[in-house]
Amino acid sequence: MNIIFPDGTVKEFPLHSTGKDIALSISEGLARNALGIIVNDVPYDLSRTIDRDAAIRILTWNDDEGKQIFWHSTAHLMAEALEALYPGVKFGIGPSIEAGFYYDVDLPEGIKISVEDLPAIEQKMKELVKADSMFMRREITWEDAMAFFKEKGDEYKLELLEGLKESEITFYTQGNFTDLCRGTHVPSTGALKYPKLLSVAGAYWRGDSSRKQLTRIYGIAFPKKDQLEEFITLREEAEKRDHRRIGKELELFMISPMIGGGLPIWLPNGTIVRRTLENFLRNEQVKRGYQEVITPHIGNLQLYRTSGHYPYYADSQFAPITVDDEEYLLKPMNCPHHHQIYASKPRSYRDLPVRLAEFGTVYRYEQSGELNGLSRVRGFTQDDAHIYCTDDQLRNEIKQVIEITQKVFSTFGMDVSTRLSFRDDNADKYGGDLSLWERAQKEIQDVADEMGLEYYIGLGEAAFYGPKIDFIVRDAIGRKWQLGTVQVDYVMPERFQLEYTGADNAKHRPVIIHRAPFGSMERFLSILIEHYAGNFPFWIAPIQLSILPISEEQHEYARELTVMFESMGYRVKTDLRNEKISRKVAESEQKKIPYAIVIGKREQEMRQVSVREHGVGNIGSKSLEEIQQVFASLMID
RNA sequence: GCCAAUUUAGCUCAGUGGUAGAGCAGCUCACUCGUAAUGAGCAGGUCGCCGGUUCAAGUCCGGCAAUUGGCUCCA
Repeated sequence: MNIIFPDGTVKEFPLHSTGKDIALSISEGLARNALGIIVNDVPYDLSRTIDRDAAIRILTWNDDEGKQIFWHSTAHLMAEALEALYPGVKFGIGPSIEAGFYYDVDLPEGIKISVEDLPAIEQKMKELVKADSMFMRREITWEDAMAFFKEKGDEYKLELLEGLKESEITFYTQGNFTDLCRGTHVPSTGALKYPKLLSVAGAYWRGDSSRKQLTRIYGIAFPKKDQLEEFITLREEAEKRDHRRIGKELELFMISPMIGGGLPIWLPNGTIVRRTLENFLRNEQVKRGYQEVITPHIGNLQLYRTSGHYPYYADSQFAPITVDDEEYLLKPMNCPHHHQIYASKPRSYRDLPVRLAEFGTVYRYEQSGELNGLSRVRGFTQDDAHIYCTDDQLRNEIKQVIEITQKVFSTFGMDVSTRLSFRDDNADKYGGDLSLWERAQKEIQDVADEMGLEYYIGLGEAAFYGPKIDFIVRDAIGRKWQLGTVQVDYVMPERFQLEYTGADNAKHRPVIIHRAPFGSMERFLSILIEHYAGNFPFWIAPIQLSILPISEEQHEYARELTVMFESMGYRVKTDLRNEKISRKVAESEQKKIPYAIVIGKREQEMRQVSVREHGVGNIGSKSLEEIQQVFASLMID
């Protein structure tokens, strides 16, 4: 048979050769490192025979598919260890994930696993690695498979099998452990040299909160020791960037149980950072014809009945407040308020687009287990705006809001992925006319294409009133969060009976764009803190420069410089304590202040400053004019 | 909300049933100093909250709360 390699070369192999044979024909090293083989786009075990001509690709650790095979095999390895240590354990599913794997297990009555038990399981896994058992694939009839798991009493596998009646069923066995599994697996457990179990969590069977909660164990594994060590180091580094930790160290924000979980308090330093970002966006919006408005924190419940948010989202709102027989809601979103502003006077097509912007604080009842630092909170401020425009203007307006969103992310150098969030087939989830939806989705995708955005489509991710473009970023430990969003809405204009008079003197419905480049100030700040690891650029830093006199003789010069920089609008901290200069420098560095201005006898006499850049070190002496120029160049206008 | 863990001084953390500890921060004193932490002293606690077991509880048991890692949900 002919085997076609990725580079296009064709080689003749005997019928029923295996992936291993093919790898060996190239080199022994490759055969040793190979984890699997892609045969005509289907992943095969290396030991599986190939029975006809095929295009192949050998997978190693350097391929993502190779890593998936490696981690999925490690999930089986862990399962074998669990079965040895906890006889009677039942298994749900155990897939590989982006970084590692997990297995959901149902432990025998009365047995619980916590992180403290992980080392023992890990130890057992290492023993099984040494045993170097082959992963053996076996095709089996559905009936035999059912019989096997009935005998074992594993109702989860039986349920999975119910869904596989029409498919080919395969079992994999390594050592004493047999699992229902599609594959693919590494040749033997000996390859899975450096496993590491990471955490334990509860996970509902099949993701359904009405069903039993299983124990999920997360882990990862590497072929080489230094890779595992590097992984552990990276995790430790990431923990140091955690915004909750840096937020405390730099006194940016706090959360007080006395005020309430998920209701963050902005401390003076954090307020500076947040206001600086708000002013940055405010300026950009003024340049683009936005008008800023302010609306109250609560609104009549009737407003949210009209919008359709209540009772649809009643579960995730704070309960209504009753006053004078009227019910009010802490506002879960700003849009209905803005719609009232639009509707407050007759609008002409000549007035459109109307762009109403507000840093509007909203309150949502998030489940207690979901709260997380600044990332997931119950009270947060959206950099919200609603653009009311004609159908003809829609395209340009979408373009402009994408552009302002990109401006935000590029200013901070953040990596974002872009998702077009469209509707799925479940019509109940959405409001409004299907044809309008299709038009809006097409409009969004066309603009995205036109602007050359790299995106993926998320079916079923749309809001109930329309499709969205969502901008998604990762935090320090790799979790994904949605930040900016752009949403097209044909439903609310209808519900609120919004109108404008057209050139034809007839009434028309505007279309609304909801947009928030930062998304939520709280969440954006959480990501920004981790992005910079607290080392904010000069224009954002809560304290921009410290002035550090070497001895008391320079205190007067220090005060003079303080007044000078403060009058120029810079945020200055002057350290007149009776401490050694190295101590003052150390503390300035720890507070991540971008510049330390050191002044001693020499600087005072020559009316200069010695400049130390945070994270860089001493960059030499400068005249007052020079340092002013440096600072001016670091500000964003 | 569910599963698991955690909660001790302002911060980071020791403390496995017998008189609550350390480092840093704070305060006082001395040192007047050239680019990442000068030294000495002092002060600081309802051991998350409520209840139980015990001669005795920070420690064991139960409940509650908050936080953390996940699950579910997310306009």
